[in-house]
Amino acid sequence: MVRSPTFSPLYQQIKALIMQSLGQGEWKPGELIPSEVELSLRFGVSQGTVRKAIDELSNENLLVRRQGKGTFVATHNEARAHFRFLRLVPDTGEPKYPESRIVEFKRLRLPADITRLLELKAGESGFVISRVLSFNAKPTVLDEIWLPLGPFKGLSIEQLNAWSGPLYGFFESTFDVCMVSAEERIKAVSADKTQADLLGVDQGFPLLYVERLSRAFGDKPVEVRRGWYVTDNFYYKNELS
Amino acid sequence: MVRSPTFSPLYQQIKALIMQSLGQGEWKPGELIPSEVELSLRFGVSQGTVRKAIDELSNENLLVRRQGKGTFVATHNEARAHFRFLRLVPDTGEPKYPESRIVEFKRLRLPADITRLLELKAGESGFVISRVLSFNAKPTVLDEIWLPLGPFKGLSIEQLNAWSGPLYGFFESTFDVCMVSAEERIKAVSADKTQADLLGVDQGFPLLYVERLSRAFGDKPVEVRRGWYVTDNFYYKNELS
DNA sequence: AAGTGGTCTAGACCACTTT
DNA sequence: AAGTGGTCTAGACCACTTC
Repeated sequence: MVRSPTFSPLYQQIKALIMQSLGQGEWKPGELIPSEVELSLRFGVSQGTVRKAIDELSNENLLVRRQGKGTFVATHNEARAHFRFLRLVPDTGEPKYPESRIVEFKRLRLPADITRLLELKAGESGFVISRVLSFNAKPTVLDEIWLPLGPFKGLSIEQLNAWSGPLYGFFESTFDVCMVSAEERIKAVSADKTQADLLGVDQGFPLLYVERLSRAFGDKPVEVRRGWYVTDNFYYKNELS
Repeated sequence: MVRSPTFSPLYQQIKALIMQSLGQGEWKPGELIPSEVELSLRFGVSQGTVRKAIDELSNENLLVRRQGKGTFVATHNEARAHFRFLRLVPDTGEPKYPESRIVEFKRLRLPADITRLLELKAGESGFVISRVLSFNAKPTVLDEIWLPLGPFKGLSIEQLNAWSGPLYGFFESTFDVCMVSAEERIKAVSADKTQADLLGVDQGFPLLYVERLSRAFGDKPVEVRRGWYVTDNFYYKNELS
């Protein structure tokens, strides 16, 4: 009922409040959030206004509505989320989740291009993970994953090896870092010697190069990922509208 | 007020009716459609129900709302639509619309893979257009555009050469074919001799290969496009959420 | 001033899930 | 039966555009 001094619509303010609660961990991934009626009482607005806020958060994949049950915080540890950030599809047959093999794990001072993307000060420390993803034992993706130290304090290679499933599910369960959106920049490149060896192709083989900047709640950038994809039997799928 | 026998929500039925009017050309791209109040009277439902139908169509980029003015049919002949289906962005600097040069135009019997994608009978006729897109006189994209004969009857190379701007705008103005969605399959490949010559790169140079199936109203497939992109100074941009 | 889309409310009823 | 999200309505007022 009360108009805020910012003049943004009420439902946007409610949306911001809900996002704040999500970011502060009041409701964790996979959990049930309060019902629309409860939230409308808590915020002192009508149910319809809460509804519109939740509608948008649901469209942005932050929340998931289930009729009769309630509204849940989205999680990467669910079958339905497994292909949200993995757009690689086999030319024939169904999408399948790959196996992961960690090639390298290091703590180090991050290079300048990474700190710039992650909005850190030059020279700050972090981690880099190299891994190979394989479909049916066929190496297909070489990933280089750059992380800032802060949110991932205590990350170890033992943890990584013990985890099977989406890395974003691991980040969410272990570090309360929930990936919410990402921007990808895609190019075609030639495989260098190292890449060719790890992926089992010839040097110079054309690879799909995918550079991703991922963001957590509050649009905070928390991961830079560089992927090299072998696309003779797979393709990157994108829907336009 | 009246429940249809299909049991789909009212606003979905209204949405379908509006899409039907769009598909039949009752309202053309760029035109103003009737106001929400008018539509609610016409369909015998409340304004809120019409509103929800238009909300979805607006999210799907079929309609554009403008406060105080009304709701308009989306068009490709507008600056805001120019980069909806062109995701190529320069590494540095602002997106810019390319110049197009037609390399080849032919009427022919379509190959089997094209007729299958376009859901035509084997051996049906159509057109193929080859063109090169250049940014600041630098050839960057080689496109091969396959069209069915039916919707594009009368298409000629003179028309194509006379048109500057997005091809989808031309299709919309000249043939009432409005592209509404598309699915892209992206790979990395090596340039063959022909492609290398047209794009001014060496044979074997890595190219981004983009195969697109575009659909008009009613999800009717009406174009297959194969593009080879030079990505040493450009990237394909994609947002995930 | 009149017309448009945008927001907000209150209340009714439906469909689904759980108890 | 009770609680949840999903749909639909009717009416009020706001913000923007045009006349």
